[in-house]
Amino acid sequence: MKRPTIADIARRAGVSKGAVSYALNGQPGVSEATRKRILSIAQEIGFNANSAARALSGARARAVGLTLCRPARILGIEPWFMGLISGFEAELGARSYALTLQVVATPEQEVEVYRRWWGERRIDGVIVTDIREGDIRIPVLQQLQLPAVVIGGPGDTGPIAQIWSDDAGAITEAVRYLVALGHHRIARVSGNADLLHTRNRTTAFESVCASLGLDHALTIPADYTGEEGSRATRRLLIGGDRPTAIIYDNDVMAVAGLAVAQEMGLSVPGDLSIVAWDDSPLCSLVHPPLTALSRDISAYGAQAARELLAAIDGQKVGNVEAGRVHLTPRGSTAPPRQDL
Amino acid sequence: MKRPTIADIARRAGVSKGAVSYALNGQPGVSEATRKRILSIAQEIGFNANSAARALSGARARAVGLTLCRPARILGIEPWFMGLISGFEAELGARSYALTLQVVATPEQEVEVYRRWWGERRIDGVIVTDIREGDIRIPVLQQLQLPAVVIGGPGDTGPIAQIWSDDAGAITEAVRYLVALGHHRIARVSGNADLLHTRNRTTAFESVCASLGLDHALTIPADYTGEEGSRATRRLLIGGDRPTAIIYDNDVMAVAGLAVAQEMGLSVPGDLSIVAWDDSPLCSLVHPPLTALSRDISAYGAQAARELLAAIDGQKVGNVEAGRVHLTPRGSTAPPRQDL
DNA sequence: CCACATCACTGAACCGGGTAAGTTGTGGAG
DNA sequence: CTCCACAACTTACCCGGTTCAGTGATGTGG
Repeated sequence: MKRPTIADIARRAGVSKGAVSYALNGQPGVSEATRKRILSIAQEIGFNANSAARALSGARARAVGLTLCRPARILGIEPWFMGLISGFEAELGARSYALTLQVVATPEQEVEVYRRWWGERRIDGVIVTDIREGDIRIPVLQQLQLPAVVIGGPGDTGPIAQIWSDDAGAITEAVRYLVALGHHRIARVSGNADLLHTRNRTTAFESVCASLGLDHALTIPADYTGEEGSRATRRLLIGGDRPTAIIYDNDVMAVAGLAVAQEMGLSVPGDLSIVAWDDSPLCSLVHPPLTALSRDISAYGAQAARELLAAIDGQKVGNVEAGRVHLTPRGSTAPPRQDL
Repeated sequence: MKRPTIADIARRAGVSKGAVSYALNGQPGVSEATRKRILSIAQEIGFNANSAARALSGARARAVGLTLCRPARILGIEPWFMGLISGFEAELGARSYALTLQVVATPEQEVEVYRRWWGERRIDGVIVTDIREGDIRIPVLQQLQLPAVVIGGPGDTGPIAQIWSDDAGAITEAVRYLVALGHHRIARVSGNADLLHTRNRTTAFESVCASLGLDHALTIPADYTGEEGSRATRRLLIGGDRPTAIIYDNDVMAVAGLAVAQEMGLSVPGDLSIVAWDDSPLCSLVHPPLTALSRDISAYGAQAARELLAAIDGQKVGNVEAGRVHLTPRGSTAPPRQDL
């Protein structure tokens, strides 16, 4: 069953290939009557333009790329990426762009994938996540002149578009809230320390704690996995001067922390308050449900996709702040018990 | 910065385009010396064959498609899909096939996407998940002659390759284990009732319970989300003759069930044993860690990708059983208390 | 009534690889 | 010395859209 081409349409309509191309693309150069006839034939025989042929002449692949550089076991459980992907899709689907995905192990591999994709003209642009201080991908993207949008930051990405959320404001809000509840000893379990947004959060956390006169502003570095989250929590809760509240950099570590508290016989929120970053269904799933810093991840992804499509279209795009992060109080935070 | 083509290589090597093509593809027709020279020039200028041009002549897009038909909020939290995707990647990456993704809302939209992708020659085959009884996608795939692999089942997919895991055996093992611990009242909270593997599991569950003389083999239908998991669990635990053990069709609902038990003041595993399906990090994250029916999802995905690539290569592929599912006992299962 | 613009289209080149068919040049057999 | 086989190429066309430079027909203003 051969798939139909514009030549087939041209033959049936009794016109040339060129006329069919004009008609299908809404270009001037054909009469309304002919255009209608061509469109109805295309409809009838189920015509879809060969994307390869189109890309070959038009130089647009109508696809964007995304690499995921996290171990499989954390990718699976982190709602973040899938939320982001759904957001992309909403925009890309509407413009019938495809999303091409690749899971990689290292930033070096990501660079390789970018080079290959771009060299193959497989994609028109990429969405870059998990950026680091002095990320090796940035200069490569610039050198290749590959349209891109960086998610995360804010940080220095040169001329490359960037979209970020106000993590500093969010963590400030969370700390203020805990202090208002009466907490003095607040700790934080962070994600990978080399990621830019982790650094931004750490800096902001330390500065707000200092400004509020809290001297126990300890950040324990972890890596977003449940195991590390448990380990860090145990370390915090074993100590003599243990915190009465912990802020986690993602929901997975927060859930792990809750389990550790339960396992150690501490009640949440009685003995320990917990705040999760990135509100996902996971936070409402456990008992007690977790207070979280919420943002609309899907909308974040959609906005990133829009920026990227604009960049591909050659429009000037810059540094955009995504929708606000806000605190969603649930059952895992309360005033600390008096004797603590 | 124009991206290099074989014509550039040909010019620099002083040969024709044809010779370059033969050299790069390992075809006979060029001397070893020339081949080496051409390859080193290609290396030097960072040549990557334009995938569009290649697809246009060779008729292979070197990409496969995957549609995800679940609401975004469940996609994010379900480790299953990401596990599967990582598995695909392992195989696809090695053969430098790309994975193209689309999130859709309905099976009808999935069909549309298949038609478009195939019409556009954007992909060489698709991986089909979440099949239903009398799935509308199967006849369309056959009609389009689009190479495909169906994940899930076993069921009737006609000539289309299928890969499935022995869900019936797994649930039998879980029930036998619970009975051996002393449980008599075992319930199950299932995923979407219209999915084929849900039906297979339900049938197997009922049959093993009947054969072991358990008369309380109740399956409550849910939809894999935490909310439905909680709802179903509450319904089960409110009743007078409440079960002493519940088997959940996924990990998310199992975690939600655990939270409901805690919220109702029941101890797990003392008052209630819990078994989750699909062991993911989530199961080890909570307290107590959940006994689960484990399978290597990544390996499952990798095998599916291999089958699909074989089907694309025109090889005959059939009905394959994936690696075994096995029970991983953890802290959420124990003998029921004597008075229950 | 003619010059000129406009419309609706045709024909052909082009994108960048793949590949069948044709063309050299070389060496060995007869 | 000639003929032939074969390696090592070159040439030319194919894939299926896009696009630009024509072309003939029609309309229009002076």
